[in-house]
Amino acid sequence: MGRSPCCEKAHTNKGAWTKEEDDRLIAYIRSNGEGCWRSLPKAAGLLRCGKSCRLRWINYLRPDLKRGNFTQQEDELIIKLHSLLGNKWSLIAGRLPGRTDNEIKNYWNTHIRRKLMRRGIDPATHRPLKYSSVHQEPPSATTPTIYFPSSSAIPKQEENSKGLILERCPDLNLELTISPPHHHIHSFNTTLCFSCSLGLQNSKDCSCGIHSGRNIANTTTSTSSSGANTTTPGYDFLALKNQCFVLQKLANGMK
DNA sequence: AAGACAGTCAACCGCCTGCCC
DNA sequence: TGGGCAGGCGGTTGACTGTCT
Repeated sequence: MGRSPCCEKAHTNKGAWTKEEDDRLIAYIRSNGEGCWRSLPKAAGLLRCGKSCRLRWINYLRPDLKRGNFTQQEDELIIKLHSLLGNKWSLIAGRLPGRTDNEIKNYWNTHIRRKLMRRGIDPATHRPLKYSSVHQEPPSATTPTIYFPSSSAIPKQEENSKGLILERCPDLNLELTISPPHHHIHSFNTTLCFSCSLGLQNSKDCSCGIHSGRNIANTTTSTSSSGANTTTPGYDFLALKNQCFVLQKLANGMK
């Protein structure tokens, strides 16, 4: 037995939204706020499914949306985040203020995939195409692609692993303290640490020191909002293990 | 000029998860 | 504890537009 539909399909509009529908939705949310999408259409006088209203609001009508072309910096950030998180579009969107998961997903599929292919990089694995084709176990596009040649051989392959990651993201410090997204992306620099790349310029976990003026090389241990300890080091093996653990948690839908 | 094809993106669909009763 | 519900997510579709032949 299937679940009940989210709305009465027979009496709902589908397809492109009209200006009038947009206006009604905006007016309703302005005066009543978001929430209870199921009952919203009726209350707002819309012949739409609640899900459809939510999507329209989130992806198109929200006032804080940026719209317009993606910048080169956003491009690169999306690529890096995708290499770490896989197709976790909502997580990626959370790091790009004013962008929606749908927008980023579309942009990835239409622009970035092609761009990476032109560079000779497999967009699913973020590795050179020649390596991807001989990889023992092709990683799923929905899983993070920080992986090792053989999962049981991590300690033996330590140098190899570091090499892989550095090869793919030479400017990327994999420290992944989980924090709320920052709301302003300032200028990017190709030598920024991961924190700064995510807009967390003043984070205590910043390891590049560009914004805080402090120096890098110290190894620190911090506790993320999730309670996971993250060690921020040079690329030693324990640090890599910790980072992969955090990545795994992220990829498993930790929100 | 027009038909074919490719690219783009808004919107839909179905599944999953967390919350509440 | 289990079932139902609402919200959220990723994958896919299809309409529209631009470019090529």
